[in-house]
Amino acid sequence: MAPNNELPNSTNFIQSIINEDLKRNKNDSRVHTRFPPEPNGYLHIGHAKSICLNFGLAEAYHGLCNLRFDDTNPTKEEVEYVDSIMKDVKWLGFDWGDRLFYASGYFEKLYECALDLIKAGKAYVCDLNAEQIREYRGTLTEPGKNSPYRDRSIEENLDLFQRMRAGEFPDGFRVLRAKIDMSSPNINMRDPVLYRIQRASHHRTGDKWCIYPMYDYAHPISDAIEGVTHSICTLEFEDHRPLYDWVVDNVAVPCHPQQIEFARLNLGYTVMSKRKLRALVEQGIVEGWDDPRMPTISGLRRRGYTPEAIRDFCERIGVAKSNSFVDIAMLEHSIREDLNARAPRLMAVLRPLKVIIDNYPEDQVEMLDAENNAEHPEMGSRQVPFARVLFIEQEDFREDPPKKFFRLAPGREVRLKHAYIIKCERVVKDEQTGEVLELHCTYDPDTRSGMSNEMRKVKGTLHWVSAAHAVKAEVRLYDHLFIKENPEEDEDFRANLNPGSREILTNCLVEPSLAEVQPGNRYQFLRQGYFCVDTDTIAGYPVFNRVVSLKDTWAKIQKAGQ
RNA sequence: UGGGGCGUAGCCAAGCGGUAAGGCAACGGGCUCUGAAUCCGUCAUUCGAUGGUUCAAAUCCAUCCGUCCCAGCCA
Repeated sequence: MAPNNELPNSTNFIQSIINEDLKRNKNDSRVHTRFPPEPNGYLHIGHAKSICLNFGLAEAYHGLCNLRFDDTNPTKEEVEYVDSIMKDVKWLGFDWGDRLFYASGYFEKLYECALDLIKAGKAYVCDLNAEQIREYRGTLTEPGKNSPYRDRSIEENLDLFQRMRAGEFPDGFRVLRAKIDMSSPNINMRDPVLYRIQRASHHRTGDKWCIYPMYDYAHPISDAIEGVTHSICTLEFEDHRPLYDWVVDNVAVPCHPQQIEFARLNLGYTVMSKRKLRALVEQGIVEGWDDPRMPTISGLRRRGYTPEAIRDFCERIGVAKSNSFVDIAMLEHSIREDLNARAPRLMAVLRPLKVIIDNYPEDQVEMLDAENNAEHPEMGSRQVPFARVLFIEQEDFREDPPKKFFRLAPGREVRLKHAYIIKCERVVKDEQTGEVLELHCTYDPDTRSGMSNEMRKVKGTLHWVSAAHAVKAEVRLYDHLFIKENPEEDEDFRANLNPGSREILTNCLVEPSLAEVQPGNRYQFLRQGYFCVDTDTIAGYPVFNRVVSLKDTWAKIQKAGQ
């Protein structure tokens, strides 16, 4: 372990605690954490916060972090989820080494500890049914009362508990409870249930067990067995800490981990509960756990987010105990910053408008050199064909340009990126609808990009593609899944779904260098945003997901003008 | 109403008795063959409120207010 003078500066309250522990040589100066997901759904960005915290702490202190599946409730857990969780943790860039564990791997040990508790007179088998247990528990303001079965003899408890395991009783017929204090102001201490009878086959232990331990019992023991020093969980478990400590103190385990609670992540314009995310998937509101609109790790991955951006985001938001509601702009900033540095720039026209350069020779094609990223010359360049018939973006032309609009308009000039300055001479419209069909322009041959004698300045630069060379593509534009920053403030969060959360454009035209792309490739489409090649791509028909748009000052100006 | 947390800018968040870091957002300006990026600048006389202790309080004490969590045989 690093000597005291090499401790990382504490950037949050958990590091402060660890630094103190290390100064006092607690836990032999080890730092050992764990990430303990329940395999009952896919991981989301909130889990990423926890993963970065737990694995990050272990890294910072040269300690270890385990991956442990908290699989004590077979009715909700599936292997599909454990597989996806491992994939996501790895993808985020973390490594649990040979420390992959399952709470179910401790079932036998957990059972033995329960026997010990019974023998010590600290646990008993209770015959009350669920409803009666609730009644006996009392309320928030009134103490509970002792179960009539609380004072059974140790022998009887032992016999009954063994027979629970042996399958002699039906589901829910009896439970094992800790004998603590029915009048405790902390409801978790009012003789909590430790084991329930549940005939359900478990994804790892099959039908070996018909009794399963509860979280409050299994979790502390699992931590202790693994030598975890700092057991980090979310705020809602703060009330459970006395019980966590009670279990560890009353059972034979090698150490006493310290539970520390932090605030879970809430993000604007999305939901973060597994229950709600599952509802979106199961009700077909989104197309799966990896729908690019989902805040799941798999959704973000498909959308085009990078692990680096997600980790950066988790670092920026910090770790504290106050319930926070993070601005989605923060996440978007992290991915923009990452992709800005690494994505090649290309041209793609999403909503094409035909442009004919009247003074450009019919059959001429020029191959223009275009750098892939002006700020990173090492990323090289490619050739882009220029010809008489082109397409530009519909929104880059306005017949009646508003103030401050410095794109194309009748009589105006703009620069075509990597090419020439053109001037709009004539507009061809549909006589019936008034729709603009095509633009006739002229180009100035002396203004080709890179010409050293070229000194003319125009205010606007547009992206474009050559009609004869462009590749047809599909582009999926995504927006927030919900229209409200906090969709959960209403009874049914689904009422706040954003109907425009996905727009699919099938008539896009991209430059020829994008003909051959691999799913997962990320690009910046000039002036539009960052895009990632989707897995739906087929040969000759690339499909792109918009990861995030570029910041758009013009859109802001227009909005302000309204 | 019992218990446990939390209140520092629009949003995160440092601060740990010596006079309010940083990031996001926003706003103004420079630069620009991406209205992007980048650069420069602005953005809390005050830390939920009120009292108290102190030479000195966001930091200590008291009271109050607000807000979140807990009454699964879920995690």
